[in-house]
Amino acid sequence: MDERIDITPAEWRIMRIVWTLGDVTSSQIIELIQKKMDWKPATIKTLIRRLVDKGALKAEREGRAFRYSPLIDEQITMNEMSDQLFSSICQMHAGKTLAHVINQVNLSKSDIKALQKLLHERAKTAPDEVECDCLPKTMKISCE
Amino acid sequence: MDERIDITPAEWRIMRIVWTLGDVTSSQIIELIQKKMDWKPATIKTLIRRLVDKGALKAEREGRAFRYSPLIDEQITMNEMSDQLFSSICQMHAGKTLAHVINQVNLSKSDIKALQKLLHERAKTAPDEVECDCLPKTMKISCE
DNA sequence: CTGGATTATCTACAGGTGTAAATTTTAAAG
DNA sequence: CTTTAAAATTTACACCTGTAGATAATCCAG
Repeated sequence: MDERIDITPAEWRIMRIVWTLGDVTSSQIIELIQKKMDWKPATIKTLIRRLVDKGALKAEREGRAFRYSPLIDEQITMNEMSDQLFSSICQMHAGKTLAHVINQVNLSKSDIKALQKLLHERAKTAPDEVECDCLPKTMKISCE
Repeated sequence: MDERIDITPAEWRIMRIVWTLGDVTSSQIIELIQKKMDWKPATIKTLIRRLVDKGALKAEREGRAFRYSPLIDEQITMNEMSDQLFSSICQMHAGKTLAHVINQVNLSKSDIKALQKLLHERAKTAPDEVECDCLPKTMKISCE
């Protein structure tokens, strides 16, 4: 359907605020962002405009200002980002990388429970090993 | 120690080949890359040079050509990439995102076992829930 | 209605990235 | 040694990104 919207790191900052609040004006965004980032208002406006342009934000006029709200879903967008990452690395190393991530992020008890369930299910059909996919298939060799 | 080397998606393609083979000439890289990507030799040379410039590859003259090998570690680099991703998303959603990733990637039995062990350990001290960290702390609100 | 204040839009610009042609260097072959 | 094929280096260029000043539009207060 819609043409894969790419959110840059700086834009991501904006999106997080809009996703969290659901509905904001640029001055709110500016105020919140400036508590963490040393960005000038004009900078933030530019980012907002680019997000509107690329269809990530909806802008509805309200008085002299606009009210911005997300047009794309947060979880879906995050999933797409992570797909991009994991599809660009060697699949043989995905497991190790996931382990690293698990060590880094905060997880709640229920998050953990969900992941455990997934893995339990997955274990039933998992292969003994995953091959390196960094070279063209005609010359796949053992990697590392 | 070393100043955080950033590898772009196109460069990543090159790195995977060098990591896998350990030691290659540009013509080998060109040949392998061209089986998957429609890139001109000059393009690939540019990417290689940029990687050498930024300290990701070592180049040792050998006859009229160079022999390239990695100066940075694959797993470490992948870890850094994923840290970048997960530190830019809302930590409250990290668990869901991880679940998505687990569903997408190939995992071997031993990968799964390792992840299960990690999670098991983690469960002991995990909080009941993880808060949204998208807004400045002074005004943290429930997110979603 | 008129001037501020507020907000949005336009313009800018350097550095990064994908992509590659043109040119130079260099080793190997005759 | 000279030609030439292979490889490297230089130059190019458009688009993306981070960053922001300058300018214009608009609403509210007087």
